Amino acid sequence: MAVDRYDARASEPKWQKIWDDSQVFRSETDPSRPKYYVLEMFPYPSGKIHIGHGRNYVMGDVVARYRRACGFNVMHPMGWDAFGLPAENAAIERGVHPEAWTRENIATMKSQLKLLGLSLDWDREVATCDADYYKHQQKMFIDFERLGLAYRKESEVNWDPVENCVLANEQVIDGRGWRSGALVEKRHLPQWAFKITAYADDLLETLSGLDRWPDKVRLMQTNWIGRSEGLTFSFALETEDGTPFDERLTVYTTRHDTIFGASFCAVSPDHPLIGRLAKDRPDLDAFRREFDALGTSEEVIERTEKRGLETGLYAVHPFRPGVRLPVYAANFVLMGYGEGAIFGCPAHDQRDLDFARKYGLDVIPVVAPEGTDPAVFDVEDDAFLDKDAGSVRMINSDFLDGMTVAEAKDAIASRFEANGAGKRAVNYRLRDWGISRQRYWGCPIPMIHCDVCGIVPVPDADLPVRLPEDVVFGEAGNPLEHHPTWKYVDCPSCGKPAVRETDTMDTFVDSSWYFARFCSPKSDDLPVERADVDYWLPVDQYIGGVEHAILHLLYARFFTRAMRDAGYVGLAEPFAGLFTQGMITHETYRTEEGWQFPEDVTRHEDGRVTLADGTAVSVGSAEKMSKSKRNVVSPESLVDTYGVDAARWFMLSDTPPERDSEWTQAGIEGAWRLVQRIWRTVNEATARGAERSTSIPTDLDDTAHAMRRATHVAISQITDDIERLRFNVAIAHLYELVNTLAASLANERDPTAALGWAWREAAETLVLLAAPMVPHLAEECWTISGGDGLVVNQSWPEADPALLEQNTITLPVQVNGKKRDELTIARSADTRQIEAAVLELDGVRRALGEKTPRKVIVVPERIVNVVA
RNA sequence: GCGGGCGUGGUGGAAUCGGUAGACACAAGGGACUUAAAAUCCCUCGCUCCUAGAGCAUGCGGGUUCAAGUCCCGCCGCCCGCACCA
Repeated sequence: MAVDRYDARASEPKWQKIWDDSQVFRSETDPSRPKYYVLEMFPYPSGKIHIGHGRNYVMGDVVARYRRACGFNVMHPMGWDAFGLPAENAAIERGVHPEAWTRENIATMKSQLKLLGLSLDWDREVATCDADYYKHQQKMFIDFERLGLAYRKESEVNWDPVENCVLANEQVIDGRGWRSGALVEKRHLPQWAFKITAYADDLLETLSGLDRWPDKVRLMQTNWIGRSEGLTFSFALETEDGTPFDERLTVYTTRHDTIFGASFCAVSPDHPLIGRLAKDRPDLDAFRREFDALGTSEEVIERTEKRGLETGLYAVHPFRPGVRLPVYAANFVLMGYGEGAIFGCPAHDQRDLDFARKYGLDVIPVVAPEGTDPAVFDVEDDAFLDKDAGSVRMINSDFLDGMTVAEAKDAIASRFEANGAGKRAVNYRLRDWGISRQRYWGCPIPMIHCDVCGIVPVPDADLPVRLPEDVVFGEAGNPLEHHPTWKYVDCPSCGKPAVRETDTMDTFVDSSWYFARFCSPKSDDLPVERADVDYWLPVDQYIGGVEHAILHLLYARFFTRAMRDAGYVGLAEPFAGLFTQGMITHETYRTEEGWQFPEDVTRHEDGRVTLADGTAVSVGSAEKMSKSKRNVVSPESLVDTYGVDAARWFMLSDTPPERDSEWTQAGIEGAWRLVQRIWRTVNEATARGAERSTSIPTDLDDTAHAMRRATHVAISQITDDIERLRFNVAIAHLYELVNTLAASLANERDPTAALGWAWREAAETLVLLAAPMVPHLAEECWTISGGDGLVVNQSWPEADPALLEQNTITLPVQVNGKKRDELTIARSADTRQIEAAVLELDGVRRALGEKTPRKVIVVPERIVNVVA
């Protein structure tokens, strides 16, 4: 019956249909069985997918199929992060409705994903733009508001004065609005925010328990939360002529030990004190406005020169009688951190030093390496930092002299706490999460503004607040704001005319709980059913790009806590295991006409040319696959030529999964050859091996034993590789098993019964071990070899420990640390026997020559080293 | 600037604990089969010396150890994250 080629094009759709028809990937809540929840970050439906999008789904699929085989009740769902700005841009540019555009993209991408043969439970599919989804989100928003976790906050926004609307940071280019080109201003507007800072400590502390997360991601989150311990205290202020001022200046510092080195204070231009002084000071007012005109883009702030302007006020030094510090308004002080005001100690902070040099202020060193003479120690161009020296002591600091930094901090903090002018304080870099967006294509915020009652939540019975369909795009501002009727409602509380909130939620809100919704995708009354989330959550293995290491993952962790406090779930951490995969890259091709698709380019002599007319193509380095550079490969083109199994194999081969991997023609061809090789090898082993019904031969000859051993070593290694998500190594070990089986088939023309049985075992095991990576091929091979049922319903093979052990072992033998020979000896041999045997070896004798061995080191079952 | 990671053949990369460096694959070269091609199979493949064998090799320089890609110290280079955070 043997045909000489595996026909992926015929085989793949056939098996996909069989899986679909038998609903093997459906999952049900079933507390009697152990569960395993595998999730890849759900996609934004931007149009078409290319193979660069496929890598994380394939990795997740390997895990899902493997866990299924291990007996877990596996949930592996898929959905769509469907709200977002690109849909609105499409509406403006092409006149399509955002919803129509989004739905069409979902349909396209769903059919493309199906080509990949993923073991997904499509019954659980959700799209965040479904009213059935976002109505629950609105309900939870109202719950959070009630709990104080959602609130109105004056926030800095980028304001486009021509379009009269708020811009996201990405929409500000070189300080100008992306569409209007107008200079962007900083404005303060009331915006909705989530109180993520309420959980700052918990979010930080729990990180250390997330031991199946990459260290890198945990560190990034730690830095993002940015906890610091310091002191908040206030200075008395006075004017130039020494008249006391009627306000004190409160600052936050982590370096209160350096208080004796203070030579100035600086406050943010947004500080209320500046607002007050600016009334009589046109120059201060101008400085303040100039600062606001910068916008909120960090890039702009970064490039701006550090400048200060004297306020005319002086801070009275708390410990140095008669000393007063000039107070500046400074553009590098942020209103949003600490108190929006600092004291500067130039000797021990580079930024303060630069500022002091610029404005001619004192530089007083107060910390010096232990044993330094204070009279000699000085600071020139570089501030002196603790870490520059091993052990340091306070100098020039009165009652602090001779103390360590920690002792000095403690002494100062205690003094301030004693006299009530200050107290120890913890600060976070983390800010509350502003979620208001002035856009149409997002989840409406379910609030109503009433002149009489204030802000009133939409009653449950009126949820969802649906987006209106008849909107006009392209005008300045938010289409919801312009809609003729949508925002006008009666106040649910007093019945008088009122207006709806027209802001929609940040799309990060949508993706902060979809993993929970997958547990109860059809639930109508509640966002999630408690029995379902209690069973399925947390996600056991979450897979996605490292670009989401901070925001998405932190928001999801916050949202899960908020859901817990609102009574919807019983846990705080949504993702027990996290894996961040690398991207797929591809060379870029370019002619004078512009970027070229790889499929339009071919090799020609020593370069590349276009297929169409042979124009020379310049080849660029491998970069992330992207539509704009056209260095993409479509799943459709692969399915037609190589089959999706070859593509899956290639995506998992060679490169460690967390690293970027380059897509090449040679690579996909190599994967295709491997698919064919497995198919041929299994065919031959089936034809020449034992019958399926024969039982294990009791008497194994050496060759058969070696074959069985190779099979069971492979089981052990590959199981371990997949457990640890080292797919590239799993694939190398699969190659080894294929190579061993193929070589045995080629070398043994006349197999014993035992070897025939070992071949058969090897072939069937190979199929089961390869199945998570190449599932269609595995089904086809399983059928050929007469297996019952489907591979997807088979159990994962188990290694026989007896076969992993060996009676004789071969030890490398070194002389003075260099390998000179090998010793094959009984595993049971003791150290004394090994020592004796080693000294008889030719290689050892040659290497020793005249020298006498002084010592023989035997590391059991590893290595022997003769020291001479 | 701060924090983290990485550096191994022509290439992607292996090497749980310090214990045979280069598994596995790609590329390249040679051969078999074939009228020919494709496919397949076999051989070679870190560098140096003519081979047996030996010497040198995991960015560079030191150190610890019987033994270092792995641990320690100092450089060099690349990548990532954060960035006026007081």
